[in-house]
Amino acid sequence: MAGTKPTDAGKAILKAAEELFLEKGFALSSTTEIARRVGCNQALVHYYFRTKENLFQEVFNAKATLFLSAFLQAGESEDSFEGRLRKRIETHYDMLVQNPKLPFLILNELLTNPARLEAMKNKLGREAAGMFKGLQDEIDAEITRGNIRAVSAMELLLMIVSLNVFPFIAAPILGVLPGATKAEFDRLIMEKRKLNADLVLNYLKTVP
Amino acid sequence: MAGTKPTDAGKAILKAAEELFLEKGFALSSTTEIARRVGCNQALVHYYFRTKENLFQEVFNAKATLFLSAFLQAGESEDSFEGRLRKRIETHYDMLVQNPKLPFLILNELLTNPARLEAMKNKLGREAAGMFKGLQDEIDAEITRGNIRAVSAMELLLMIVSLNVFPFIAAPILGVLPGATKAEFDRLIMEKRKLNADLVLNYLKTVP
DNA sequence: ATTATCTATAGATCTATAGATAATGC
DNA sequence: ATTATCTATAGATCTATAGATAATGC
Repeated sequence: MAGTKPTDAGKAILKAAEELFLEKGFALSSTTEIARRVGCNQALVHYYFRTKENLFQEVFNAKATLFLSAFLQAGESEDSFEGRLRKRIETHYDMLVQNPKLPFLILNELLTNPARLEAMKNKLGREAAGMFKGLQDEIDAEITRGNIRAVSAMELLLMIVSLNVFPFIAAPILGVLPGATKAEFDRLIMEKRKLNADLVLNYLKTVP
Repeated sequence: MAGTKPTDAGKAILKAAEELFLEKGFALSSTTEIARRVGCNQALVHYYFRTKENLFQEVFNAKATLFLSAFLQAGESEDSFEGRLRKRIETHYDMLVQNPKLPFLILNELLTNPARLEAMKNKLGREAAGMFKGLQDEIDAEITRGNIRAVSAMELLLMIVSLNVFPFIAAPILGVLPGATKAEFDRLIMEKRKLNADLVLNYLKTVP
């Protein structure tokens, strides 16, 4: 084993797999290449995880949970609707800064593998329903008070996730644009944390 | 040939390939499956296009051009900045409604295939630079007049593309959320055309 | 003894081409 | 004659497993 603590080859395999899956997705990552990165032979990957699918699921489930829970968990400490929402948007964004390749992995996998999408639906179903409902109640109360314009939870969530996630998906492509230097892009990503929250709240508070 | 005009098997192959690539991307689509859809044998696919890569490029280049040109070409007829911008956002959105699977194809391919990203960069480079610069000038003029807040072309474009494109990428996943019926999603997509334009313009015109 | 690692290989793709056969255009 | 289509196959993966060998824990 190359530079790994002899205690756990399984851990090293999982780590290499995670990196590779995040870079290229499931289909384009082979157990052969995972083994090469770890510095062991390909059979060992199967010894620890039996199938490539199992290995992927360990990576994917952990990451998917991270991605989805980031949004709704945050903001409990804030006492105003605006405070909670801003906190959630920014926390979600922070998670993306820490895991910039995650959206690609999740989207790519759920879109190319119907079975995985179905599994996710079943796993998340009831859990997500509660959170979703909770958010809608919060929103409705605020609408009734006349503080924000009428929106559905789905509309709001989609708006936030679009603004937060898309720049990270498109990051490698933005380099195509000639005006776009790496430095300008980095600055943009930094500023966008607050800007996205501003944009959403600005929109909500403009009651037509 | 199954149900195809005998005149052009090449056309039928191209069409089947386009459908398949849009569904599953390059890597997961095989020439074997393309042939099966067309109703011919796999060798014929190579007879017409020699390589799978060639076949893909024919599909991809046409689609990528469509995607990128949709935005900046529109709106020339409008005479106010606001009118032009709104027209561009909505035209871009319309193109997405017509080609909902296109963003997935482009993103997936540019992100998993560095060579393709490089090719795109070279091809688009100068062309895009001009358009980009033109937009920045328009924006700057409007900022100087005090009509809109200070933004960069990149920031604005990213905002628009995020809001327009993401819902189409995420469409299959939104079905996961339990509150999200198909009907509600369709309504959302319909309303989002105007809503995205409103959101962006509302933000721009709120000069801090 | 049990667990970890390796070598070797079966079986399933998949792409691309060679070479045979059928269809078409003069 | 040329072009279109087919059958067959070489060569390159890749996943998963069988079986040999080395390392480790009592």
